Amino acid sequence: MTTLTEVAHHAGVTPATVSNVLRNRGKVGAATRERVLAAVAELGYRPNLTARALAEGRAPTLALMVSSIANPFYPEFALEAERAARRHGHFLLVCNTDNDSNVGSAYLDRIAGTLSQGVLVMNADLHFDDLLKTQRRGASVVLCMWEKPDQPPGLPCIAVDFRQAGRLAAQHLLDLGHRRIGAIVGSEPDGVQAARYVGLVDALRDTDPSLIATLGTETAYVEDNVEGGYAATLALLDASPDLTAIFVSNDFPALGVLHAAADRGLRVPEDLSVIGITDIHWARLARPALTTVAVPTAQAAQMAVDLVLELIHAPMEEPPTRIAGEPWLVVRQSTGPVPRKG
Amino acid sequence: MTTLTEVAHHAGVTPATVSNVLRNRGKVGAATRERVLAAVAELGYRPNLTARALAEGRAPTLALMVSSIANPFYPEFALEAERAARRHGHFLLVCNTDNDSNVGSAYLDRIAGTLSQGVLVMNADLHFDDLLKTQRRGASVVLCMWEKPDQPPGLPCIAVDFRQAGRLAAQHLLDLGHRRIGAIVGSEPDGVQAARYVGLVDALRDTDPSLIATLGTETAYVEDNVEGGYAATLALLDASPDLTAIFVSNDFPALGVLHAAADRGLRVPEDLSVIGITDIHWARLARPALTTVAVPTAQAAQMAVDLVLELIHAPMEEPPTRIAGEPWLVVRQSTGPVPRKG
DNA sequence: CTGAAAGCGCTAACAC
DNA sequence: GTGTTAGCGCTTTCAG
Repeated sequence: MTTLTEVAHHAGVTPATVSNVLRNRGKVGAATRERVLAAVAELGYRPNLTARALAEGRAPTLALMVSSIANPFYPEFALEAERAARRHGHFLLVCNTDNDSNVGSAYLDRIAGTLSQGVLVMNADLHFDDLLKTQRRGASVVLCMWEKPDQPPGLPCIAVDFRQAGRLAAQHLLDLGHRRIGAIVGSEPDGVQAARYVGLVDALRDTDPSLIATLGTETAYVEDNVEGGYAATLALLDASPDLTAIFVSNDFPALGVLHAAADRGLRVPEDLSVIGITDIHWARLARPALTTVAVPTAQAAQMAVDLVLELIHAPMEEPPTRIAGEPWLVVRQSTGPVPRKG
Repeated sequence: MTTLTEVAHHAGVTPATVSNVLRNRGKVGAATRERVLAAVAELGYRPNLTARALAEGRAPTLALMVSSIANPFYPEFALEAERAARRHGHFLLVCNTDNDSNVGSAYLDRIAGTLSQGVLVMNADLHFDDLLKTQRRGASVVLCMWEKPDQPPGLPCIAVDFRQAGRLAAQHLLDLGHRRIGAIVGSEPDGVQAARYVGLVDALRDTDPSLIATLGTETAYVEDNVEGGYAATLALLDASPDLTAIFVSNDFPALGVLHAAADRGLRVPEDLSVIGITDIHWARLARPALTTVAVPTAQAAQMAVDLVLELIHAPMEEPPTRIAGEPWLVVRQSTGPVPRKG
């Protein structure tokens, strides 16, 4: 590992000058610059980022906390976050909490403030207290794809209007004539995906308030995965066989709905319409391709990286909430007009 | 940010002693240890990992280079790698090369040897030269899930016997009576997935060498994605309508095969059997659930992390090649007996 | 058992 | 323009 000092010797200058050349700081004569650059090339010198980080008091890394990178949505976000970080000369540390808040705390404890100045937080199982503590220790924390733009959590966040996403999804179903709509929510009633459900209620109320009456009994709160959607669909269909559409708060469980429908011998969308939210990659790969409400993931990732870097650079008094672009409907094959009464 | 020195003052000792307490090095009296620990707790001290890394000459991070974390296979590997790294007190830097070898080179240039001592390399678009150069600069490089255990690349690697995986997949088809087998390979003929195809040829030869004659014309080399598999299937079926099974070198394109079959009105497995290789998560979620040959991804990830850490600790003369466990057949719904003529 | 001191490789004032 | 001088916060001999 050749060091700055070695390069300096080789070029017959001092370390400071080499540093200046490499970072385009201060004034350096053209001739010396040449010599330094030549020495750098000849020795194959690469700056030691750890030493630089220590001297500068900040490391060029961002930490991304997710509950499990195996959940298909996270990689899509991580990909964009990594690109954005890379554009800014930063590296991305991926921290899986493995759905365990202790792991999350431990990560925050170890990384924040030293190895990484900025922390991007997805729905990882983290206690708010830990995040605030992390902040106090000097790290910049940004919540990513916060689901409630209207309820800033007191922490900087990039919000996405998932309530609006829910509204759009429901409206699409209503526009197709559906009135017997079941709902599957991939979280607890007060959990992260609750706002999406509120959007459904909004749309129902706008169209025909009486539709809300039975909704409660035709709503299932499940784990945010394929199995959750599958089981809930079977139960919903058993209880209310006349449902013509299912609103699913997330694409992943929506895949389970598709499977359940197939196993029940129901054709989608002829017998049953299904709509999800998020538009993860495989939504277009499902059979039938899933109609869904897309959400600005890439944009949110970029905004999150931008914000955390701004925060590192210049802390702000009020924790800012920024809203990523609006969700939009993506019509594919899993939704169709309400079946005619047979 | 409270520092070691502050803790030392607070406890009435010197930094060296605090360091000894925290790392259980040297001898420290029980009483002083108590006082130090108390000071640490009271001040909420956390060691600065950057400073430690600089002093120790190595950072607690591992870099994972992948072409795109969005490819569904990588997250599965990354998840396990992150867990293994975490167990060893290391962090995982995820480096997307975005299918661009320049990005890969740049990453290696910046990270290796300074921010991260160890580099795990998946099929990222990297030049071998860059890896060797990286190694020479003092980083430990490990190739992950190297596809040809019998051809060590001169770089440390964790190999998986994909040729055997190909053989198992083919044998399963042969056992079901299939003789008209098409093949779809997710790489160039000499590309990364070639060994899997060799496994197919092995099995064919063992069963009936004459089967190999037409194989060449019934093999498609495609991009390793759904679209690749889809298009290839259509072409293959057009050229050879009597195919009763398709061997696909990877699960991702196999999904495309399933779609193409459906669009052609072929039932899987009644009319056409399809088998993939890898057993990525969605293989079980496909409709019909994909029969495939599973590969020891989790084990490979762990072994890779172990190896790279060993290498960091004690460089070895001969680049070791270690073989992760054997692939195994996972029978699901996409394969069945050869259809009866007529 | 504990303290003093040097140094990891780089940056950043400030002198010359 | 370029060199000098201090550190950044921690680890690690080596004394005491």
